[in-house]
Amino acid sequence: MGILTVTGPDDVPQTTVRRLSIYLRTLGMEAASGTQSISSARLSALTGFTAAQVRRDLAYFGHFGRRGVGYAVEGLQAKIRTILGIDAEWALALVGVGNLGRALLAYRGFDQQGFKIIAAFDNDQRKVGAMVSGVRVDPVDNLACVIRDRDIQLAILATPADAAQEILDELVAAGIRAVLNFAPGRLHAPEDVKISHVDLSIEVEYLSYSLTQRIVP
Amino acid sequence: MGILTVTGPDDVPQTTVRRLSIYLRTLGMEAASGTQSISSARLSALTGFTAAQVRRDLAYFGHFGRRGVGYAVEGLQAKIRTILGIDAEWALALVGVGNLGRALLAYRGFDQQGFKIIAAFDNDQRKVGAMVSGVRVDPVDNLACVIRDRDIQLAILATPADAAQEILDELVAAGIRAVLNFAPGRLHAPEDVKISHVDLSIEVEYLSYSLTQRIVP
DNA sequence: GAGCCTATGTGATATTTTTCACACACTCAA
DNA sequence: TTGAGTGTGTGAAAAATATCACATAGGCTC
Repeated sequence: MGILTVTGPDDVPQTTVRRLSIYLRTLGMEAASGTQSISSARLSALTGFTAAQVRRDLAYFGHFGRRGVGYAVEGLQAKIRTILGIDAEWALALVGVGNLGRALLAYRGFDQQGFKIIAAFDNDQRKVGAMVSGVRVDPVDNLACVIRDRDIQLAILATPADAAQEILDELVAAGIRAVLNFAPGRLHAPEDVKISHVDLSIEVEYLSYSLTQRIVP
Repeated sequence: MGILTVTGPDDVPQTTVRRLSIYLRTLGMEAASGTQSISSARLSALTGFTAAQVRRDLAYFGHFGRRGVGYAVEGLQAKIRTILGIDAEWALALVGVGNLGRALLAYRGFDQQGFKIIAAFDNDQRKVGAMVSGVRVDPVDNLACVIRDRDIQLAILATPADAAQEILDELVAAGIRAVLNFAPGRLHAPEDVKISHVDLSIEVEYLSYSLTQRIVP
């Protein structure tokens, strides 16, 4: 297995990739309690996905299990990390040090998975220069310079909606290749720049819908 | 069209419901710029979904458009609000007033869509009693009491992972019917309690995957 | 009101994703 | 070494979702 086995098939469902993250988290808990080997049935019980789903998801990327035995917990963890590209650390830039930005800077989950926010930007003069969770807040004017200089490829966009597109353009121009966006509304970027949206209103509205639909005439 | 038209068919794709939220946001922007009528083609251009998808999504719930014309912007907004159950306000409870909890309390997006956080809980004595974004922080011990008293049905769970299940059990016991959960890990709840998960690590890991897969041997 | 244009609503079809079900590989015990 | 038990990997089937393509209805002009 050389380094090139990293590249999986190109017909992997998006949902599969998201489930890999969950398997990884679950494996972490199992490893902590000393488990050496785990079956798809047990992963199923722990995650709520079907055992067939678990096996299919993993089989997209290789033969990680042993028939009659299961998956080696540590080995599988390492494999999934490699697949997800988190076997090495990622440097992140954060734009927008408002309430959400501050929460993200303080959020432990990123560090645990190897994502380090090493630069933060805001255009509020009162915030610039401050240290927030160990990161210095730089003016947005320095964005391109710092991102290029520190070779950052991943950014978190936590600005108000009306500034998002403009900042995104600057990020893209500075060489950012993927963005986690918290601003509502559609953003336009070149094909090869990956954007993930987190829209809290959509999530709550979905819950509201679920509750509302229980109304039976 | 009576009030009972609220209940849609039960075979609506989950993804459709999420897209409705996006249409609603888009319609809001169009309404703000004075547009009276909008076609599926324009909604397609604005949202990035195909025109056929837009029409299909809306057609699940009724005949909202006029052939040869399009959809009345305001009328469609009202319809979608009704479908999503956000034509009236929802009261929300927030548990966990850490960095994330504070960010959520300050988040404007909820209020804009009619979600009001009217109660907040934390078990840190230093936080209890404080006002955060206009909401008083109550001790977790009062959770059941306050939720029942104020008839709250929707809760946001923003506690550390290790407390999440315990708090969830209390929320369910107190009558909560839907939960927006930010704690990582699987949660167990009765069938009729709806849970939406927001896991930021999953989102970033998906981006990492997207970037990693570009490596071509 | 006839003809033309536009854009919805929806059967039919295609694609994507999940589930089923079982052959096969591996372990263990005797 | 053989046989029983276990659990993966995967073709095939099913279910869910998205797209196509067009009949149909409404509006506009002359």
